[in-house]
Amino acid sequence: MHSIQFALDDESLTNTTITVAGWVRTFRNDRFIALNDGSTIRNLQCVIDQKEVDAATLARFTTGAAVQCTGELVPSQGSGQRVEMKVTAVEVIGDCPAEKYPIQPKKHSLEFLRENAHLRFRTNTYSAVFRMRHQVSFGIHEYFDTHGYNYFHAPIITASDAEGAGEMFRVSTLDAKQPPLNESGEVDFEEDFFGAESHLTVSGQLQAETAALALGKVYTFGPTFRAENSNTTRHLAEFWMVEPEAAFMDLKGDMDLAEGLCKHLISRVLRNSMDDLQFLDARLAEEEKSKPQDQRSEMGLIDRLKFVLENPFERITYDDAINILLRSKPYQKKKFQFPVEWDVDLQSEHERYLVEKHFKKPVIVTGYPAKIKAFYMRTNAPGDFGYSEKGKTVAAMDVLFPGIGEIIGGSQREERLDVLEARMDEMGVPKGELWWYLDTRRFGTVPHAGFGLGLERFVLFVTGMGNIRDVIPYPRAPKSAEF
RNA sequence: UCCCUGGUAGCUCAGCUGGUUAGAGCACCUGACUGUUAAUCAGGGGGUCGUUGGUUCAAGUCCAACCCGGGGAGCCA
Repeated sequence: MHSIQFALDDESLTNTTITVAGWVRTFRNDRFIALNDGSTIRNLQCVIDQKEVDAATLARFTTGAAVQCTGELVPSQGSGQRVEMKVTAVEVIGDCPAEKYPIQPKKHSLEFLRENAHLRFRTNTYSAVFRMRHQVSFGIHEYFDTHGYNYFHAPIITASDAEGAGEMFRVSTLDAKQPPLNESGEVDFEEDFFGAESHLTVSGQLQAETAALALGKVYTFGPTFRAENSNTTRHLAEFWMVEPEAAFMDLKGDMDLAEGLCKHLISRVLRNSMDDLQFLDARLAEEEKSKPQDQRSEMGLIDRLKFVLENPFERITYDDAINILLRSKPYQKKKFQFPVEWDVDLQSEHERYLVEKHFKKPVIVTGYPAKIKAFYMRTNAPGDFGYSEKGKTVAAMDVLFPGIGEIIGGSQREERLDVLEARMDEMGVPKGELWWYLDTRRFGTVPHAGFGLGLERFVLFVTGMGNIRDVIPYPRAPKSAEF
Protein backbone atom coordinates (compact mmCIF):
# COMPACT_ATOMS: atom_id res chain seq x y z
CA MET A 1 0.00 0.00 0.00
CA HIS A 2 1.30 3.45 -0.92
CA SER A 3 0.19 6.81 0.37
CA ILE A 4 -1.30 9.05 -2.28
CA GLN A 5 1.25 11.71 -1.46
CA PHE A 6 4.02 9.25 -2.24
CA ALA A 7 2.26 8.01 -5.38
CA LEU A 8 1.93 11.56 -6.70
CA ASP A 9 5.39 12.82 -5.77
CA ASP A 10 7.77 9.91 -6.24
CA GLU A 11 8.54 9.94 -9.95
CA SER A 12 10.25 6.56 -9.75
CA LEU A 13 6.80 5.02 -9.19
CA THR A 14 5.61 6.08 -12.66
CA ASN A 15 4.86 3.06 -14.84
CA THR A 16 4.83 0.70 -11.84
CA THR A 17 1.83 -1.04 -10.35
CA ILE A 18 0.83 0.03 -6.85
CA THR A 19 -2.12 -0.11 -4.47
CA VAL A 20 -3.74 2.88 -2.79
CA ALA A 21 -6.75 3.20 -0.50
CA GLY A 22 -8.78 6.20 0.50
CA TRP A 23 -12.13 7.91 0.25
CA VAL A 24 -13.90 8.99 -2.93
CA ARG A 25 -14.11 12.76 -3.28
CA THR A 26 -15.92 12.76 -6.62
CA PHE A 27 -16.70 10.16 -9.26
CA ARG A 28 -16.86 11.77 -12.67
CA ASN A 29 -18.12 10.48 -15.93
CA ASP A 30 -18.61 6.95 -14.54
CA ARG A 31 -14.88 6.62 -14.98
CA PHE A 32 -12.72 8.92 -12.85
CA ILE A 33 -12.42 8.46 -9.11
CA ALA A 34 -10.80 11.37 -7.34
CA LEU A 35 -9.34 9.49 -4.38
CA ASN A 36 -8.04 11.11 -1.20
CA ASP A 37 -6.36 9.29 1.67
CA GLY A 38 -5.50 12.28 3.86
CA SER A 39 -1.75 12.06 3.23
CA THR A 40 -2.01 15.17 1.07
CA ILE A 41 -4.66 17.61 0.03
CA ARG A 42 -4.20 16.39 -3.54
CA ASN A 43 -6.30 13.54 -4.96
CA LEU A 44 -5.16 10.66 -7.08
CA GLN A 45 -7.23 10.27 -10.22
CA CYS A 46 -8.03 6.58 -10.54
CA VAL A 47 -9.27 5.72 -14.03
CA ILE A 48 -11.70 2.81 -14.21
CA ASP A 49 -11.86 0.55 -17.24
CA GLN A 50 -15.64 0.38 -17.66
CA LYS A 51 -15.48 -2.93 -19.50
CA GLU A 52 -13.94 -4.51 -16.41
CA VAL A 53 -16.30 -3.13 -13.77
CA ASP A 54 -20.01 -3.95 -13.64
CA ALA A 55 -22.68 -1.28 -13.27
CA ALA A 56 -23.56 -2.36 -9.72
CA THR A 57 -20.00 -1.69 -8.57
CA LEU A 58 -19.83 1.64 -10.44
CA ALA A 59 -22.90 2.73 -8.50
CA ARG A 60 -20.99 2.19 -5.24
CA PHE A 61 -18.30 4.76 -6.05
CA THR A 62 -20.21 7.48 -4.23
CA THR A 63 -18.73 10.51 -2.54
CA GLY A 64 -17.31 9.39 0.80
CA ALA A 65 -17.05 5.67 -0.01
CA ALA A 66 -13.84 3.95 1.07
CA VAL A 67 -12.14 2.36 -1.92
CA GLN A 68 -8.94 0.45 -2.59
CA CYS A 69 -7.44 0.62 -6.07
CA THR A 70 -4.58 -1.30 -7.65
CA GLY A 71 -3.13 -0.35 -11.00
CA GLU A 72 -0.35 1.19 -12.97
CA LEU A 73 0.67 4.80 -12.38
CA VAL A 74 0.85 6.39 -15.81
CA PRO A 75 1.41 9.95 -17.09
CA SER A 76 -2.02 11.58 -17.15
CA GLN A 77 -3.82 12.34 -20.40
CA GLY A 78 -5.76 15.07 -18.66
CA SER A 79 -4.23 18.35 -17.60
CA GLY A 80 -5.14 18.43 -13.92
CA GLN A 81 -2.46 16.06 -12.67
CA ARG A 82 0.97 14.68 -13.54
CA VAL A 83 0.11 11.03 -13.05
CA GLU A 84 -3.04 8.97 -12.72
CA MET A 85 -3.77 5.34 -12.00
CA LYS A 86 -4.94 2.92 -14.68
CA VAL A 87 -6.99 0.75 -12.35
CA THR A 88 -6.81 -3.00 -12.82
CA ALA A 89 -8.44 -4.05 -9.55
CA VAL A 90 -10.83 -2.05 -7.42
CA GLU A 91 -12.67 -2.89 -4.23
CA VAL A 92 -15.19 -0.93 -2.21
CA ILE A 93 -14.04 -1.28 1.40
CA GLY A 94 -16.86 0.75 2.93
CA ASP A 95 -20.00 1.99 1.21
CA CYS A 96 -21.28 5.51 1.71
CA PRO A 97 -24.99 5.92 0.98
CA ALA A 98 -25.17 9.04 -1.16
CA GLU A 99 -28.62 10.16 -0.09
CA LYS A 100 -27.60 10.17 3.60
CA TYR A 101 -24.00 11.43 3.52
CA PRO A 102 -23.89 15.11 4.55
CA ILE A 103 -20.65 16.01 2.78
CA GLN A 104 -21.25 16.87 -0.85
CA PRO A 105 -18.72 17.72 -3.52
CA LYS A 106 -19.53 21.41 -3.18
CA LYS A 107 -18.65 24.31 -0.97
CA HIS A 108 -20.11 23.91 2.51
CA SER A 109 -20.35 26.65 5.09
CA LEU A 110 -17.97 26.36 8.03
CA GLU A 111 -20.99 26.61 10.34
CA PHE A 112 -22.55 23.53 8.77
CA LEU A 113 -19.28 21.61 8.97
CA ARG A 114 -18.83 22.61 12.60
CA GLU A 115 -22.10 20.82 13.30
CA ASN A 116 -20.69 17.80 11.49
CA ALA A 117 -17.35 17.97 13.25
CA HIS A 118 -16.86 14.22 13.01
CA LEU A 119 -17.00 14.34 9.22
CA ARG A 120 -15.35 17.66 8.53
CA PHE A 121 -11.85 16.16 8.46
CA ARG A 122 -12.91 14.74 5.09
CA THR A 123 -13.01 18.17 3.50
CA ASN A 124 -10.06 19.93 1.91
CA THR A 125 -10.16 22.85 4.31
CA TYR A 126 -10.19 20.86 7.53
CA SER A 127 -7.78 18.18 6.41
CA ALA A 128 -5.35 21.00 5.54
CA VAL A 129 -5.94 22.69 8.89
CA PHE A 130 -5.35 19.53 10.89
CA ARG A 131 -2.27 18.49 8.95
CA MET A 132 -0.91 21.95 9.71
CA ARG A 133 -1.91 21.69 13.35
CA HIS A 134 0.27 18.60 13.47
CA GLN A 135 3.18 20.47 11.87
CA VAL A 136 2.89 23.27 14.40
CA SER A 137 2.64 20.86 17.36
CA PHE A 138 5.58 18.83 16.22
CA GLY A 139 7.54 22.01 15.47
CA ILE A 140 7.03 23.15 19.05
CA HIS A 141 8.72 20.03 20.38
CA GLU A 142 11.41 20.34 17.73
CA TYR A 143 12.21 23.95 18.62
CA PHE A 144 12.42 23.42 22.36
CA ASP A 145 14.32 20.17 22.04
CA THR A 146 16.99 21.75 19.87
CA HIS A 147 17.26 24.64 22.34
CA GLY A 148 17.85 22.41 25.35
CA TYR A 149 14.38 22.55 26.89
CA ASN A 150 12.91 19.57 28.75
CA TYR A 151 9.32 18.61 28.03
CA PHE A 152 7.67 18.93 31.43
CA HIS A 153 4.28 17.43 32.21
CA ALA A 154 2.48 19.79 34.51
CA PRO A 155 -0.55 18.29 36.27
CA ILE A 156 -4.00 18.67 34.75
CA ILE A 157 -5.73 18.57 38.12
CA THR A 158 -4.87 21.09 40.80
CA ALA A 159 -6.15 21.72 44.30
CA SER A 160 -4.95 25.31 44.23
CA ASP A 161 -7.23 27.98 42.83
CA ALA A 162 -4.62 30.67 43.18
CA GLU A 163 -3.25 30.44 39.69
CA GLY A 164 -5.04 33.63 38.89
CA ALA A 165 -5.86 32.99 35.26
CA GLY A 166 -9.61 32.92 35.44
CA GLU A 167 -12.59 30.77 36.29
CA MET A 168 -11.92 27.08 36.80
CA PHE A 169 -13.80 23.84 36.27
CA ARG A 170 -14.34 21.81 39.44
CA VAL A 171 -13.18 18.20 39.53
CA SER A 172 -15.19 16.17 41.99
CA THR A 173 -16.56 12.73 42.72
CA LEU A 174 -19.07 14.04 45.25
CA ASP A 175 -22.76 13.45 44.66
CA ALA A 176 -23.87 16.67 43.01
CA LYS A 177 -27.42 16.24 44.30
CA GLN A 178 -26.52 15.50 47.90
CA PRO A 179 -22.99 16.61 48.70
CA PRO A 180 -21.70 16.07 52.23
CA LEU A 181 -21.88 19.24 54.30
CA ASN A 182 -19.53 20.45 57.02
CA GLU A 183 -20.51 22.01 60.34
CA SER A 184 -21.07 25.42 58.81
CA GLY A 185 -23.39 23.96 56.18
CA GLU A 186 -21.01 24.28 53.26
CA VAL A 187 -19.95 21.49 50.90
CA ASP A 188 -17.32 19.46 52.71
CA PHE A 189 -14.55 19.02 50.17
CA GLU A 190 -12.49 17.10 52.68
CA GLU A 191 -14.81 14.25 51.77
CA ASP A 192 -14.03 14.70 48.09
CA PHE A 193 -11.64 12.52 46.11
CA PHE A 194 -8.57 14.69 46.66
CA GLY A 195 -9.55 15.79 50.14
CA ALA A 196 -9.74 19.39 48.96
CA GLU A 197 -11.67 21.39 46.42
CA SER A 198 -9.99 20.59 43.11
CA HIS A 199 -10.04 22.01 39.62
CA LEU A 200 -8.74 21.54 36.10
CA THR A 201 -5.60 23.51 35.45
CA VAL A 202 -5.73 26.99 33.96
CA SER A 203 -1.95 27.08 33.57
CA GLY A 204 1.04 24.88 34.28
CA GLN A 205 3.27 27.88 34.81
CA LEU A 206 3.73 27.77 38.57
CA GLN A 207 4.71 24.10 38.46
CA ALA A 208 6.91 24.74 35.44
CA GLU A 209 8.74 27.42 37.40
CA THR A 210 9.59 24.93 40.12
CA ALA A 211 11.07 22.63 37.49
CA ALA A 212 12.92 25.43 35.67
CA LEU A 213 14.68 26.24 38.92
CA ALA A 214 16.32 22.84 38.77
CA LEU A 215 16.32 21.64 35.17
CA GLY A 216 17.13 25.10 33.85
CA LYS A 217 14.88 25.07 30.82
CA VAL A 218 11.49 23.39 30.60
CA TYR A 219 8.29 23.71 28.61
CA THR A 220 4.81 22.38 29.11
CA PHE A 221 2.51 21.54 26.23
CA GLY A 222 -0.92 20.22 27.01
CA PRO A 223 -4.60 20.94 27.43
CA THR A 224 -5.68 23.88 29.57
CA PHE A 225 -9.15 24.70 30.85
CA ARG A 226 -10.94 27.97 31.46
CA ALA A 227 -14.54 28.09 32.66
CA GLU A 228 -15.03 31.65 31.44
CA ASN A 229 -18.29 32.40 29.66
CA SER A 230 -16.44 33.59 26.59
CA ASN A 231 -18.26 33.49 23.28
CA THR A 232 -15.75 34.68 20.75
CA THR A 233 -13.86 33.46 17.71
CA ARG A 234 -10.63 33.21 19.74
CA HIS A 235 -11.63 31.59 23.05
CA LEU A 236 -12.19 27.96 24.01
CA ALA A 237 -13.00 26.29 27.32
CA GLU A 238 -10.44 23.60 26.50
CA PHE A 239 -7.38 24.62 24.55
CA TRP A 240 -3.74 23.69 24.19
CA MET A 241 -1.07 25.88 25.63
CA VAL A 242 2.71 25.89 25.41
CA GLU A 243 4.51 27.31 28.44
CA PRO A 244 8.29 27.54 28.36
CA GLU A 245 10.09 28.61 31.51
CA ALA A 246 13.84 29.21 31.79
CA ALA A 247 16.12 30.02 34.70
CA PHE A 248 18.61 32.86 34.35
CA MET A 249 16.55 34.37 31.53
CA ASP A 250 15.40 37.99 31.60
CA LEU A 251 12.60 39.68 29.72
CA LYS A 252 14.74 40.32 26.64
CA GLY A 253 15.63 36.64 26.50
CA ASP A 254 11.94 35.85 26.89
CA MET A 255 11.08 38.04 23.90
CA ASP A 256 13.85 36.48 21.82
CA LEU A 257 12.56 33.03 22.73
CA ALA A 258 8.98 33.93 21.81
CA GLU A 259 9.97 35.47 18.49
CA GLY A 260 12.32 32.60 17.74
CA LEU A 261 9.59 30.04 18.39
CA CYS A 262 7.03 31.83 16.22
CA LYS A 263 9.49 32.11 13.36
CA HIS A 264 10.58 28.52 13.66
CA LEU A 265 6.98 27.37 13.44
CA ILE A 266 6.26 29.60 10.46
CA SER A 267 9.33 28.42 8.59
CA ARG A 268 8.37 24.84 9.36
CA VAL A 269 4.90 25.13 7.84
CA LEU A 270 6.30 27.00 4.84
CA ARG A 271 8.69 24.11 4.36
CA ASN A 272 6.36 21.18 5.11
CA SER A 273 2.83 22.36 4.37
CA MET A 274 3.05 24.17 1.03
CA ASP A 275 0.23 22.20 -0.62
CA ASP A 276 -2.09 22.88 2.27
CA LEU A 277 -0.99 26.51 2.50
CA GLN A 278 -1.66 27.09 -1.18
CA PHE A 279 -5.15 25.70 -0.76
CA LEU A 280 -5.83 27.78 2.35
CA ASP A 281 -4.33 30.85 0.68
CA ALA A 282 -6.80 30.49 -2.18
CA ARG A 283 -9.64 29.81 0.23
CA LEU A 284 -8.84 32.97 2.16
CA ALA A 285 -8.51 35.03 -1.03
CA GLU A 286 -11.97 33.83 -2.05
CA GLU A 287 -13.37 34.75 1.34
CA GLU A 288 -11.76 38.19 1.22
CA LYS A 289 -13.56 38.91 -2.04
CA SER A 290 -16.86 39.00 -0.22
CA LYS A 291 -15.61 41.60 2.24
CA PRO A 292 -15.82 45.35 1.66
CA GLN A 293 -12.63 46.68 0.09
CA ASP A 294 -11.39 48.56 3.17
CA GLN A 295 -11.56 45.43 5.31
CA ARG A 296 -9.55 43.21 3.00
CA SER A 297 -6.05 42.35 4.07
CA GLU A 298 -3.26 43.61 1.86
CA MET A 299 -1.38 40.33 1.80
CA GLY A 300 -2.37 36.76 1.03
CA LEU A 301 -1.77 34.04 3.59
CA ILE A 302 1.58 32.81 2.30
CA ASP A 303 2.92 36.34 1.72
CA ARG A 304 1.87 37.25 5.24
CA LEU A 305 3.71 34.27 6.72
CA LYS A 306 6.84 35.10 4.74
CA PHE A 307 6.61 38.73 5.79
CA VAL A 308 6.37 37.84 9.48
CA LEU A 309 9.26 35.40 9.09
CA GLU A 310 11.53 37.91 7.38
CA ASN A 311 10.92 40.96 9.57
CA PRO A 312 11.78 41.53 13.22
CA PHE A 313 8.81 41.87 15.57
CA GLU A 314 8.31 45.48 16.67
CA ARG A 315 9.20 45.85 20.36
CA ILE A 316 7.62 48.74 22.22
CA THR A 317 6.81 49.59 25.81
CA TYR A 318 3.34 50.17 27.16
CA ASP A 319 4.30 53.87 27.42
CA ASP A 320 5.18 53.90 23.70
CA ALA A 321 1.90 52.18 22.88
CA ILE A 322 -0.13 54.76 24.79
CA ASN A 323 1.74 57.62 23.11
CA ILE A 324 1.25 56.14 19.64
CA LEU A 325 -2.45 55.66 20.34
CA LEU A 326 -2.87 59.20 21.66
CA ARG A 327 -1.34 60.56 18.46
CA SER A 328 -3.32 58.22 16.21
CA LYS A 329 -5.99 59.32 13.76
CA PRO A 330 -8.75 57.16 15.25
CA TYR A 331 -8.04 58.61 18.68
CA GLN A 332 -8.08 62.19 17.45
CA LYS A 333 -11.21 61.59 15.43
CA LYS A 334 -12.71 59.94 18.53
CA LYS A 335 -13.18 56.64 16.66
CA PHE A 336 -12.03 54.50 19.58
CA GLN A 337 -14.84 53.24 21.74
CA PHE A 338 -12.66 52.83 24.83
CA PRO A 339 -10.47 55.45 26.50
CA VAL A 340 -6.72 55.43 26.04
CA GLU A 341 -5.15 56.17 29.40
CA TRP A 342 -2.29 55.00 31.52
CA ASP A 343 -3.11 52.21 34.00
CA VAL A 344 -5.90 50.90 31.76
CA ASP A 345 -5.39 47.77 29.67
CA LEU A 346 -5.19 48.06 25.90
CA GLN A 347 -8.50 47.11 24.31
CA SER A 348 -8.88 44.96 21.20
CA GLU A 349 -9.40 48.04 19.05
CA HIS A 350 -6.14 49.53 20.36
CA GLU A 351 -4.16 46.37 19.79
CA ARG A 352 -5.58 46.05 16.30
CA TYR A 353 -4.62 49.60 15.50
CA LEU A 354 -1.04 49.08 16.65
CA VAL A 355 -0.59 45.78 14.85
CA GLU A 356 -2.71 46.13 11.74
CA LYS A 357 -2.56 49.85 10.99
CA HIS A 358 0.49 51.39 12.64
CA PHE A 359 3.24 48.76 12.52
CA LYS A 360 1.62 46.23 10.16
CA LYS A 361 3.53 43.37 11.77
CA PRO A 362 3.69 41.47 15.05
CA VAL A 363 4.28 43.75 18.02
CA ILE A 364 5.66 42.92 21.46
CA VAL A 365 4.43 45.26 24.17
CA THR A 366 6.39 45.32 27.43
CA GLY A 367 6.30 47.14 30.75
CA TYR A 368 2.60 47.10 31.54
CA PRO A 369 1.25 48.81 34.65
CA ALA A 370 1.42 46.43 37.61
CA LYS A 371 -2.24 47.06 38.37
CA ILE A 372 -3.46 45.18 35.30
CA LYS A 373 -1.06 42.23 35.44
CA ALA A 374 -0.61 39.03 37.49
CA PHE A 375 1.08 38.81 40.90
CA TYR A 376 4.07 36.74 39.75
CA MET A 377 5.41 39.31 37.30
CA ARG A 378 8.63 41.10 38.24
CA THR A 379 8.23 44.66 39.51
CA ASN A 380 10.29 47.17 37.54
CA ALA A 381 12.67 49.66 39.18
CA PRO A 382 14.21 52.82 37.66
CA GLY A 383 16.58 51.79 34.87
CA ASP A 384 14.79 48.48 34.27
CA PHE A 385 13.50 47.73 30.80
CA GLY A 386 9.95 49.06 30.57
CA TYR A 387 10.18 51.19 33.71
CA SER A 388 7.85 54.18 33.59
CA GLU A 389 7.84 57.44 35.51
CA LYS A 390 4.06 57.37 35.39
CA GLY A 391 3.63 54.52 37.83
CA LYS A 392 4.58 51.01 38.88
CA THR A 393 5.18 48.65 35.97
CA VAL A 394 6.07 44.98 35.66
CA ALA A 395 8.35 43.04 33.31
CA ALA A 396 5.46 41.68 31.26
CA MET A 397 5.33 41.13 27.54
CA ASP A 398 2.41 40.46 25.20
CA VAL A 399 2.98 39.37 21.63
CA LEU A 400 0.23 40.74 19.41
CA PHE A 401 -0.49 39.25 15.99
CA PRO A 402 -2.52 40.73 13.15
CA GLY A 403 -6.09 39.48 13.07
CA ILE A 404 -5.80 37.58 16.34
CA GLY A 405 -4.50 39.96 18.98
CA GLU A 406 -2.70 38.47 21.92
CA ILE A 407 -1.08 35.20 20.91
CA ILE A 408 1.53 35.09 23.68
CA GLY A 409 1.52 36.48 27.20
CA GLY A 410 4.65 36.23 29.29
CA SER A 411 6.90 37.88 31.79
CA GLN A 412 10.07 37.83 33.79
CA ARG A 413 9.01 36.38 37.15
CA GLU A 414 9.40 38.07 40.49
CA GLU A 415 12.29 36.16 42.05
CA ARG A 416 12.67 38.35 45.19
CA LEU A 417 10.74 36.74 48.04
CA ASP A 418 9.93 39.94 49.92
CA VAL A 419 8.73 41.77 46.80
CA LEU A 420 6.67 38.76 45.73
CA GLU A 421 5.02 38.36 49.13
CA ALA A 422 4.19 42.05 49.32
CA ARG A 423 2.62 41.85 45.88
CA MET A 424 0.57 38.78 46.81
CA ASP A 425 -0.75 40.54 49.90
CA GLU A 426 -1.59 43.58 47.84
CA MET A 427 -3.54 41.50 45.31
CA GLY A 428 -5.15 39.16 47.84
CA VAL A 429 -3.41 36.01 46.59
CA PRO A 430 -3.37 33.41 49.41
CA LYS A 431 0.26 32.76 50.32
CA GLY A 432 -0.53 29.69 52.39
CA GLU A 433 -1.76 27.63 49.46
CA LEU A 434 1.26 28.57 47.40
CA TRP A 435 3.88 27.72 50.05
CA TRP A 436 5.60 25.39 47.61
CA TYR A 437 5.81 28.12 45.00
CA LEU A 438 7.28 30.54 47.51
CA ASP A 439 9.84 27.92 48.53
CA THR A 440 11.49 28.37 45.13
CA ARG A 441 12.23 31.96 46.19
CA ARG A 442 13.49 30.84 49.58
CA PHE A 443 15.94 28.27 48.31
CA GLY A 444 18.35 29.37 45.63
CA THR A 445 16.08 31.78 43.81
CA VAL A 446 17.26 33.14 40.45
CA PRO A 447 15.91 35.48 37.79
CA HIS A 448 13.76 33.53 35.37
CA ALA A 449 11.13 34.09 32.74
CA GLY A 450 8.58 32.35 30.54
CA PHE A 451 5.42 32.76 28.54
CA GLY A 452 2.22 31.06 27.42
CA LEU A 453 1.46 30.53 23.75
CA GLY A 454 -2.06 29.58 22.72
CA LEU A 455 -1.65 26.76 20.22
CA GLU A 456 -5.01 27.30 18.56
CA ARG A 457 -4.40 31.01 18.16
CA PHE A 458 -1.16 30.27 16.43
CA VAL A 459 -2.81 27.69 14.17
CA LEU A 460 -5.45 30.29 13.40
CA PHE A 461 -2.71 32.60 12.19
CA VAL A 462 -0.84 30.11 9.99
CA THR A 463 -3.99 28.65 8.43
CA GLY A 464 -5.79 31.95 7.88
CA MET A 465 -8.91 30.55 9.51
CA GLY A 466 -11.16 33.01 11.32
CA ASN A 467 -12.78 31.00 14.12
CA ILE A 468 -10.82 29.12 16.79
CA ARG A 469 -13.48 26.39 16.78
CA ASP A 470 -12.28 25.46 13.30
CA VAL A 471 -8.70 24.66 14.29
CA ILE A 472 -9.32 22.20 17.16
CA PRO A 473 -10.90 18.82 16.37
CA TYR A 474 -13.76 18.95 18.86
CA PRO A 475 -14.19 22.43 20.31
CA ARG A 476 -15.40 22.86 23.87
CA ALA A 477 -17.07 26.17 24.56
CA PRO A 478 -19.98 27.46 26.66
CA LYS A 479 -23.09 25.35 25.91
CA SER A 480 -21.09 23.28 23.49
CA ALA A 481 -19.37 19.95 24.16
CA GLU A 482 -20.88 17.62 21.57
CA PHE A 483 -18.86 14.77 20.09
C1' U B 1 -22.74 38.15 30.12
C1' C B 2 -23.83 42.53 26.76
C1' C B 3 -24.70 44.56 21.63
C1' C B 4 -25.83 43.41 16.40
C1' U B 5 -27.65 39.75 13.05
C1' G B 6 -29.85 35.36 11.29
C1' G B 7 -33.07 30.50 11.52
C1' U B 8 -37.56 28.77 4.63
C1' A B 9 -35.92 21.48 0.86
C1' G B 10 -30.04 17.35 2.56
C1' C B 11 -26.73 22.14 1.52
C1' U B 12 -26.53 27.56 0.01
C1' C B 13 -30.13 31.07 -0.42
C1' A B 14 -34.68 34.13 -2.79
C1' G B 15 -39.64 35.01 -1.09
C1' C B 16 -41.83 43.10 -1.87
C1' U B 17 -45.92 47.18 1.92
C1' G B 18 -49.67 40.09 5.25
C1' G B 19 -53.63 37.47 0.18
C1' U B 20 -54.86 31.39 -3.56
C1' U B 21 -51.14 25.16 -5.09
C1' A B 22 -43.74 28.33 -1.03
C1' G B 23 -39.27 29.06 -5.41
C1' A B 24 -33.92 28.66 -7.49
C1' G B 25 -28.95 26.50 -7.74
C1' C B 26 -26.36 22.40 -5.91
C1' A B 27 -27.10 17.40 -3.81
C1' C B 28 -30.26 12.95 -4.41
C1' C B 29 -33.19 9.37 -7.84
C1' U B 30 -34.13 7.84 -13.29
C1' G B 31 -32.29 8.09 -18.21
C1' A B 32 -28.64 9.81 -21.95
C1' C B 33 -23.47 10.76 -22.90
C1' U B 34 -18.44 8.74 -22.09
C1' G B 35 -11.00 11.55 -21.18
C1' U B 36 -13.66 13.92 -17.00
C1' U B 37 -11.35 17.95 -13.34
C1' A B 38 -17.18 20.43 -7.99
C1' A B 39 -18.17 16.54 -15.80
C1' U B 40 -22.41 17.72 -18.99
C1' C B 41 -27.69 17.26 -20.81
C1' A B 42 -33.07 15.82 -19.97
C1' G B 43 -36.73 14.37 -16.45
C1' G B 44 -38.35 13.34 -11.26
C1' G B 45 -39.10 13.17 -5.91
C1' G B 46 -38.37 16.26 -1.71
C1' G B 47 -40.85 21.61 2.96
C1' U B 48 -45.07 21.25 10.35
C1' C B 49 -41.08 28.16 6.81
C1' G B 50 -36.53 27.27 14.69
C1' U B 51 -40.41 26.58 18.99
C1' U B 52 -44.63 28.34 21.69
C1' G B 53 -48.24 31.89 22.18
C1' G B 54 -50.72 36.33 20.19
C1' U B 55 -52.89 40.04 16.40
C1' U B 56 -55.92 39.26 11.87
C1' C B 57 -61.23 37.18 7.59
C1' A B 58 -56.13 35.59 6.27
C1' A B 59 -49.19 34.92 8.95
C1' G B 60 -43.06 32.29 5.92
C1' U B 61 -44.30 37.67 6.18
C1' C B 62 -46.66 41.59 11.96
C1' C B 63 -45.98 41.30 17.74
C1' A B 64 -43.99 38.72 22.33
C1' A B 65 -41.20 35.07 24.85
C1' C B 66 -37.92 31.14 24.45
C1' C B 67 -34.23 27.87 21.82
C1' C B 68 -30.14 27.56 18.42
C1' G B 69 -26.33 29.60 14.86
C1' G B 70 -23.04 33.66 13.22
C1' G B 71 -20.35 38.43 14.07
C1' G B 72 -18.54 42.11 17.61
C1' A B 73 -17.28 43.38 22.95
C1' G B 74 -15.53 41.92 27.87
C1' C B 75 -12.35 37.98 30.24
C1' C B 76 -7.62 35.89 28.14
C1' A B 77 -3.93 32.10 25.34
